[in-house]
Amino acid sequence: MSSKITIQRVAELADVSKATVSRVLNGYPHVRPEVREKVQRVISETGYQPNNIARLLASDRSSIIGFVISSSAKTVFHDPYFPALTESISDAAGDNGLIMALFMAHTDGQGHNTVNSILAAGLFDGLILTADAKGTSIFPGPLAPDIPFVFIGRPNEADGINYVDADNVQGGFLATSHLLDLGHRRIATIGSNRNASGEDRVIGYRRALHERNLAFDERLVAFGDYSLSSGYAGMQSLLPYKPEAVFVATDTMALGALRALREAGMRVPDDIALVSHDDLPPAIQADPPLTTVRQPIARTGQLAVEKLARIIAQGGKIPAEKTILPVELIVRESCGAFQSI
Amino acid sequence: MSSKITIQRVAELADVSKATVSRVLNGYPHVRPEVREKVQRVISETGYQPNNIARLLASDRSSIIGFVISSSAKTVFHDPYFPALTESISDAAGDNGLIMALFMAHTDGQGHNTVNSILAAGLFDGLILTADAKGTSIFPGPLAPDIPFVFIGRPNEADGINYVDADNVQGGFLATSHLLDLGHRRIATIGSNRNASGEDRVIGYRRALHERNLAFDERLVAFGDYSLSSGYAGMQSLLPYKPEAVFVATDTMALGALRALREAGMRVPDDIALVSHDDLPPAIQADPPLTTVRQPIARTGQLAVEKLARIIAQGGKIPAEKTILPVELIVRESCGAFQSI
DNA sequence: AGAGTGAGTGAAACCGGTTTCAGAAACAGA
DNA sequence: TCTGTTTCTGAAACCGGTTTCACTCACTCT
Repeated sequence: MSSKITIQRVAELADVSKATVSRVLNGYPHVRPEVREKVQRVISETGYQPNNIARLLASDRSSIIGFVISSSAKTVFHDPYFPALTESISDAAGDNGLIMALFMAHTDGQGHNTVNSILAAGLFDGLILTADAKGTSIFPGPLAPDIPFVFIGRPNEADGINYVDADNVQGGFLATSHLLDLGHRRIATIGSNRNASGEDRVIGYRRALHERNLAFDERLVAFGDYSLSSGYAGMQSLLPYKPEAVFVATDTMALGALRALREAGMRVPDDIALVSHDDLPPAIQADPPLTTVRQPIARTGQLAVEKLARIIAQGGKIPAEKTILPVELIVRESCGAFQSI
Repeated sequence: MSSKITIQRVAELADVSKATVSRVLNGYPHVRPEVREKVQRVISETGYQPNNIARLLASDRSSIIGFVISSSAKTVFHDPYFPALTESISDAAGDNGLIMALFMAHTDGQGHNTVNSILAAGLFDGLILTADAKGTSIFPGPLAPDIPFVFIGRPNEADGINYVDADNVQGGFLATSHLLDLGHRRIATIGSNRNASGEDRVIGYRRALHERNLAFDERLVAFGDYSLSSGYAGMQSLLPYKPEAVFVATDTMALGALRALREAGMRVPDDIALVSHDDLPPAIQADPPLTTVRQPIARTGQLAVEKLARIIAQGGKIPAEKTILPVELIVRESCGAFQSI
């Protein structure tokens, strides 16, 4: 009932026009102090809440940003990465006076439309998109040409678009170099060829080997899909080649690798050293706790939101820039360095 | 550019009125087949997408349902429960022609308003709310008196409101009975007094003991907050009382308990049997794999959406009903029964 | 005193749809 | 043939705001 109050009613009660109420509502100038005060009194007395839908239709701005997770639904939430990212974006949005709404884009035909229709609605002031599977592209381009958006993670065609990403190459490099520093030479890796971050980490791995003039051995490279079971399978496929150490591209896959090693009767780090990537909760929970490369997820979400907020504020025209966040090696027990210090 | 097409433009191109286009759009009757077809042709040729905002303003329905996670943000995503639930709701919404938008309600003062303002916008056709921390209440009541909503999990005041929940009492009962069947008598539990589900599981635990005429020993009950570390601490506090077995109210806490046991030099299930609750991915990943009570999360989300869809369709007036979903004991290795079969 | 200037305000157009209403056309029944 | 329905359609009102525009009024500045 009480929610039925409209701007018109407020205007009548305050004995002014709708336009004036609107001015007060939006803090615009050119309203006499006493009038402004009277309107405000009526607003608080009536508990009037402006209807955001109407406001949006008329003014073309909501304060809602969409966070679109584009991975195929199956794998989305098996890795704690997305939950963590979601949380950070939601928080950051709040800090910037924005509201986050999360959508899952099932990249198969049907779901695609779902997201499109949301975008077409013009409901959002902006979008944060996750760049995930290779070949997938959920660019808002065709549907909502002018909606500001920021990618998290390097999209497939990164030219001229805004994104923020962790320094995955450096992550792979740090992890591998650490293993090299510990004296290992026969270092395997479980990466991913399904998305940019996985590829980048393998590039870092190769770079580290290259820097020490070590040959790259294809047989020591396995590819997973970031799931635990793919880590398990990857490790199994690697075992015949007797690696002394392994760099696994995500904590979750490392959990799988750990299991494969355990089943093979190999101890970590005594028989084989392991370093992973991400530093999500499983890394600490694992046995042994994982030496891993910490990815600044919270910061990533925060920067993406801030960048988006800036673009929105400036009316969309801002030169595209990429932000690459530094990563950090966290030494725990799985690499063997912990004891040897 | 191409998104600038309005219903007016479509009407002109098809040589009909806006009203007729609207009828075609919404599948209303009383349009001649050939006219309907012509309009549809223009729509697909132009790629016209109706503006949902305008549509919503005019018609009061959006096809968007809000999923509000009300837990304090800290703990929300540490447990894979919410991600799994989110996924199922998103899927189910899609199946019902609805779109899910997820919001995190930080139950502290500030965040509260955030959600309120969303609700006040009248953006949603309905809401799915998670009943979480005790004492928290994010009833849409005061803000949007007539918005349909369904709770997942038993809310604090459950009278007269719709909710769907797993049979947590039965879960605790099954788990504990299983341990009793295996011959254990000194059975501890790690529950939670922070939310209804945790309480219910402890009730089931007590009921199982009671059924066998076993005394309830308060010292064998610890309370956590569903986090891994609280499971760890809970187990540590229980150890001095030498339990033979333990029922842990969530897989995640069980992981913590496992760690505490390992550090104490106790083997599972040889020295102590363990059964947990939820059957989320960690249960299989754990070492040993956990015997646990499977909670039908996907089904929960699905039913909640369907119930909400029904309420929306019927204009909001439907007698409140609660749906309690059955749970199922999944026997793996942590209880010791696996080997003894 | 007369011309500018700028602040304050309301009427009305507008955003892009839906829905009501009334009229036209087609069809049935008497 | 004439009336009574029913089907189809468009004009216009409406949803609840924002924004443009024109106008009034007070206040400088020559």
